[in-house]
Amino acid sequence: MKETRSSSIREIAAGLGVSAATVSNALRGKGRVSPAMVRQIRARAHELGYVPDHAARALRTGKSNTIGLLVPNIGQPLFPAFAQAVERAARQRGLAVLIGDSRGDARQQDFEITNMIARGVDALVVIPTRGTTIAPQSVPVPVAVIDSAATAGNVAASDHREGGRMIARHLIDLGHERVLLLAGPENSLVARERVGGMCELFRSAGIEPVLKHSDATFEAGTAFGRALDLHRFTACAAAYDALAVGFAVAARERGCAIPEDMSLTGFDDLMWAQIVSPSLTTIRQDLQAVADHALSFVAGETDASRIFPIDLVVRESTASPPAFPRKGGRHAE
Amino acid sequence: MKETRSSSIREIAAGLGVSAATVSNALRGKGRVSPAMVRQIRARAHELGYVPDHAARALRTGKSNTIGLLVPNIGQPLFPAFAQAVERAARQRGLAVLIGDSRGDARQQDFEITNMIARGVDALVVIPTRGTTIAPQSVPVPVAVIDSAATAGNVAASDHREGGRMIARHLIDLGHERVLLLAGPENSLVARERVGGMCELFRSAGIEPVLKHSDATFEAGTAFGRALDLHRFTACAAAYDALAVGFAVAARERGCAIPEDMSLTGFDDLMWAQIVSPSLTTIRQDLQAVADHALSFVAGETDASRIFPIDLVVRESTASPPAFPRKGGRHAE
DNA sequence: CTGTTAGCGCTTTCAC
DNA sequence: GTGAAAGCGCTAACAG
Repeated sequence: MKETRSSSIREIAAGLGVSAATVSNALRGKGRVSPAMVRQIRARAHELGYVPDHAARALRTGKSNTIGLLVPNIGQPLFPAFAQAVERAARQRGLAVLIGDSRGDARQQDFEITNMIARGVDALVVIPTRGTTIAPQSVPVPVAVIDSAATAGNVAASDHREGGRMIARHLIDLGHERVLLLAGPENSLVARERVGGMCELFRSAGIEPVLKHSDATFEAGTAFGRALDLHRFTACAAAYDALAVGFAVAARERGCAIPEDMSLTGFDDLMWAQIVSPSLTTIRQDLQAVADHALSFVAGETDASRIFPIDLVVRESTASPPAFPRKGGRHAE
Repeated sequence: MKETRSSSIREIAAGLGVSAATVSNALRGKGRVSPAMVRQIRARAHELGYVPDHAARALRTGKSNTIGLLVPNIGQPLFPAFAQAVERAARQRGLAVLIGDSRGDARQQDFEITNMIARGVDALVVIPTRGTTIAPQSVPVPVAVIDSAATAGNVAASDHREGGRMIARHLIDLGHERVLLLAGPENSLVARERVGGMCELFRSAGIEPVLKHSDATFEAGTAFGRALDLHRFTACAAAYDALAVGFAVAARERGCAIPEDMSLTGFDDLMWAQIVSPSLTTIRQDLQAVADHALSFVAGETDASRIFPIDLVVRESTASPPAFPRKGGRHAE
């Protein structure tokens, strides 16, 4: 088996007594070939199961119709959804996707970029590993960086800062004044935007949240939930759903009821947010829009950089604090 | 910008007054080139930032050092973990991964296969969309099919049937006799193995589980949890974590306590299983082992087909049924 | 309308 | 040890 060595353009040409160039033209509808000939050629090609050789075409034209997608860590729950969105956007344009995983390592990220360039990708879509930036000038193909509005050279991103504001506003409206902020990694630009947006509003409401930095993981959230004095806060706002969910699990272990004793918010709207009990109030991004724009950029259809709006999804994990007086006034403890 | 048109082998050759062939040999450590020359060439190549042109090499050698990975649906929670495992195994062998998503559609799957072949992948790793099979003979490159032991041409898989048995044994040992089995899609070979393993043991214990088929989704699980008469069962075994978790959410809504009123098991050990409350007793597969073997197969290092053992992970969602008499005897309702 | 020619950048005999 | 030559399969000019 495995003998279907696909036939070449020359084979078709020979069989029909025409030249390779004519076959090439006919097959791609370029050049000027008589309709009759085109039909004949197409038929014969189909019959021989002809499939154009990608490498040869790439070598000749310098285009591979392939893009590289570099994610920080495919294992983390948000990126697969994103990869899917990119894949979909790419397919629409007839592009294949070479996937690379930086594994949270800047050197690995550089290596992957070089590697993908060497493999002839026409463009790159990269979500930078946190703490790194990409210099598009240093890369010989178009690069769409997807990170945060604050990132230099960013091409597409969700409005993380506004998302942060929405969360804060929601919590403030509910009456929370003592808030714990699980801020995620200190060197992540996305986290910084999210947290920045939250702090902005909290402070303008006279609230100074307590910031805790960590990895954006379930485990880190659990650790905080176990270690912190939960009575000090009426709300916990996490910069990532994973943190929030981890925190929720630990809080429950300690008999802290959400949202009765403490409100909790996440960020990303992973499937996790719906699964956990109580379901999580969080922020949802439009990944497909971001991916579409990134592809549209690398395909040269636009050279604009865009920030996409984001939605607040209110679920069961947020409520007014325990003894919150419905209207005006203060109350001690 | 973007002018780093990487230099060719000829450029290096010209600069050093040697031939292209010598440069090629030197760079790859093949042929016989004097050590001194090798050093010179390497140095110059590095200095020029030379990167071999992948398309040219692929055209010449017929090998692209790229494999295609085809998954049924990247959006589903298990596949990203799997993709990561494959990516890792591929990288170890210097292979890049072209990713494709069949989106649950057999035609899309065929299209992707053809497409990947055309793109010159050296091999394919495919997890067939349910209800489909892959005929390796019809594909001109090595294909590692990852599905179930029962699939013709399967190359690597977890022992789903044994996993099913482990679940059933666990439930039987706990004393359950009235069990609901959320069996997943009827045409999925993997689901069939899992369910087959369970039924085998249940029946040999004189228990006839009630089977319900559906998609392997959270939503389907929720629907069952809402629609079924929960009092009829003391345990629910799901063929997928997603089903189990969906079921748990709906059961909780209806005031059914897990595991007090009903035990629940899943299959896959998604992160979900740890997040949900109570945490889910489930089966964990060794995805990395499966991926490694698949790569080892397509790389020609082995031609064996292997089935990998699977683990039972006991968590909080399973317990003895409500009024289970610890030793012997029966009891009326 | 169709054919001829000339490579894309690399590897691989084979001769020197 | 090193070089010359011959393509891999395709496409882009240009000529007929």
